[in-house]
Amino acid sequence: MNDVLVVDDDPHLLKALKITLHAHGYSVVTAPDGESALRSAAQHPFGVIVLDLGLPDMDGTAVITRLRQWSRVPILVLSARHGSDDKVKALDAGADDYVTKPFGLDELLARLRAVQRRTIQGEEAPVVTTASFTVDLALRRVTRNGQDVRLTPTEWGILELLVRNPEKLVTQQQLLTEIWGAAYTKEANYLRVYMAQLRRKLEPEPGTPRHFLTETGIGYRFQP
Amino acid sequence: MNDVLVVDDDPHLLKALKITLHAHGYSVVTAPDGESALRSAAQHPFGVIVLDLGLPDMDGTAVITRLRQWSRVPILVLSARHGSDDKVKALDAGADDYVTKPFGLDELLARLRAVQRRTIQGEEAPVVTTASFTVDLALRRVTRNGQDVRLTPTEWGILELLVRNPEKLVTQQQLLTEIWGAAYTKEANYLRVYMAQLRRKLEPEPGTPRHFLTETGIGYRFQP
DNA sequence: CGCGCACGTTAAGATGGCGTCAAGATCCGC
DNA sequence: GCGGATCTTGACGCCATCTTAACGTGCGCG
Repeated sequence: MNDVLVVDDDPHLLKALKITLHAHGYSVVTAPDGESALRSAAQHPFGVIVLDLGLPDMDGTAVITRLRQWSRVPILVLSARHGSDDKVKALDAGADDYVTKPFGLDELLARLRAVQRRTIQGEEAPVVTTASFTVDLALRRVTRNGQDVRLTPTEWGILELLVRNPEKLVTQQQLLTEIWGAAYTKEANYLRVYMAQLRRKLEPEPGTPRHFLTETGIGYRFQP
Repeated sequence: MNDVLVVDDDPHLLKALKITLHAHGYSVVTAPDGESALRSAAQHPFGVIVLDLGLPDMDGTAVITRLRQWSRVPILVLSARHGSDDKVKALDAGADDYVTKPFGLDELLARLRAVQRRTIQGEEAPVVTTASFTVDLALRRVTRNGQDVRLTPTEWGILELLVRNPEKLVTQQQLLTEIWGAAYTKEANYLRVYMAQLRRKLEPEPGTPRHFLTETGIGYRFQP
């Protein structure tokens, strides 16, 4: 879990952080705005997310709120502002810690370690088991009858979002915006195709699903 | 919050109500017209407001509208007229319930308690339970005798609106505009069809409903 | 006493969403 | 640049849901 997602609209800072973090053993992915950050986070599990509050497309706290709907990944917030208002808002939304720009790299690295240490301890095993398959969210692996099941990235995204909200009705809008982005809210077609594939790979009887239930006109529900 | 503001232009009724309510543990403030009522409400927080629609200086619904611009205090309306027109207007403006003059004190006291109970509970209750079914607003799920109940999107919309306002009289207009849109305020037919379906799915005896009560000519009320 | 209005109930037709399949288009690793 | 995996797109039949209309009932009012 040394994968870090860095979200900032300043390409120079992005590049500098990428180099520095890489030198300290982190594997770094970057995103320039909130949309792509959310998409990246949905498609790949990160050990920590470094998030600048001043993004071009959406408010930083909105990104945190959306992330927290399905993920508990530690979030370290960057902000240029000194006022404590947005700091409080970000922490309320679910951020774990806060660094004010300009910051020393030592401080950033220290807080990164602290944030990860804190969450590793308190974390329970993110493994979900049903009658017919098992999902290991940390290892990003699905097994069925002892066999690994191959899933495409998109299939993973959908499965992960549903499994992280067990029994909860996830709307088509939520799925489409989290996986494909806000511009795809009309493409309910995609969902039908991928839900069919997920069921074919995971359900004992794809024709009469037990774990991936359809709520017509609204969305889908995962039943462990 | 046992403070009550009673607004009426009849000094005898005012005095009688003051004595009766005081005897039942309420602390009563009175106002003879709309202006002074609004002033009182602004200066002192009341647990509930009892408002006569027939005031000398302004229309009762205007008082409700002005109050609702800044306060969510429960409002219980008194009306001398039998015509349901003004009642509907008052409820649409944001009143919580109404009592028709002449009324029994028992009824008034019962409705006062109900109106207050409603707002105390309604703060945050993602799960609402009745004798015959349970609604989980967060999971978007209804269970009855441990079994899931399948609801269509429209059925859920109506149920949610009613359940989020327990014991409150919700007008047909409110339901129609909220679920179908402002252009459908004439289609009271829809409500009858869907209320029948909700009762068939959720009431123990659909013929004599216990939880979804009809107020003829006005709207519906959810009784937990 | 009878008339009309509002409500409850039912059923049938219209509508639109869903599951399914397969053929391109596109991406990615080698 | 090539080949395979993955994603996008469109078409089709089926079914849940919505819409609409008709009929029976109870109640208030003239």
